[in-house]
Amino acid sequence: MRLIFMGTPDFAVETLKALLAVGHDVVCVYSQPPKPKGRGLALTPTPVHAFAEAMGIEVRTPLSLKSDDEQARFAAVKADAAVVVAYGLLLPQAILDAPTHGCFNVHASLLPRWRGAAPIQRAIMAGDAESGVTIMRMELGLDTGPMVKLGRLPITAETSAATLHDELAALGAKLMVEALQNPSAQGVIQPVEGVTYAKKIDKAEAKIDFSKSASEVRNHIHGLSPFPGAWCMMNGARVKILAARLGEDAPSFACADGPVHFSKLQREGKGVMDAATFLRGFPNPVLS
RNA sequence: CGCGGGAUGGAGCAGCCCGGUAGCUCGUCAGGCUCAUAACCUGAAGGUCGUCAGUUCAAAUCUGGCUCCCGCAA
Repeated sequence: MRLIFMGTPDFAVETLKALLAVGHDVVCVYSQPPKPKGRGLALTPTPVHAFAEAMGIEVRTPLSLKSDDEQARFAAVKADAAVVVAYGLLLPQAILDAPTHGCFNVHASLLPRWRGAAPIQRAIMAGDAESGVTIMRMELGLDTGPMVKLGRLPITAETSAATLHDELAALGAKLMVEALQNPSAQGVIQPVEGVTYAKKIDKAEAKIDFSKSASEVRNHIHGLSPFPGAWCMMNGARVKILAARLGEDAPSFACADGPVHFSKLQREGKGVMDAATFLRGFPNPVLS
């Protein structure tokens, strides 16, 4: 099919790759404009932008799709369908209606739970036992469209945002390819029960709160691992915690209902280390 | 030029401010002890101190350039 792809982060790249791999004609790619990023504030194109460019696909980075001009440019592609994965812009009705079969979206949760910006992290932080991917037809509302495909994945005591992200990205890509085999499917309306919203992750909430229970602290750490990374102060140094489990192996720290063990740590300026390695150069860590 | 930390035997660190014999914890190897051990004891191997240049009688340590890694911020 003749497709428009719209996406921004790494998560979306997997789906774009899969579409190309099965031979779809991705005519052009929409992504967020490059922004100053990282040390030195260098202007950096988004992962989708960089990948599409490397594949020789036209990339468009409008700030908004509200103008008639942008909508006309979009319609002029005469696409059979548009595939949208974590694009970062709301799509006006004129855009949604332009492709013959409409717009399809990959969302990294079992809708209607965790609509919104950070479904992967929120699911882990909330202690959900299961996560998944939903393919839906897009509507004006935020992640409200009828569901075409669903894939489930368990969340375990070891699941981190990084591992779940990678698994869901792969699953989403696979399901989107399947969904496009039947582009006229209307899908199932989302239930009205069980709607929750996954608020964007705020840096301020990354600091570990030891007044919570050990499992809540563990979930908090895993949900934010590796980005932005849960952290706390130890002996006056900021230490990022990438993985944890319940128990009192060193180093461990008291939470409301028992100890939590930190198994992957990173001090400011240093690399990521396992607990034993960390303790060699940083003995007797005390919260401060 | 956004702010900042770091590069020292295989790993993690100290030493650097106040230049002058390379240290700690762990790992490795050999031996000992032990019913046994990731425990304990003894010994050994292993480092041009990221790189290039400068200052100096002498540089891991002072000065400047370069490369790479990371934290913050966005």
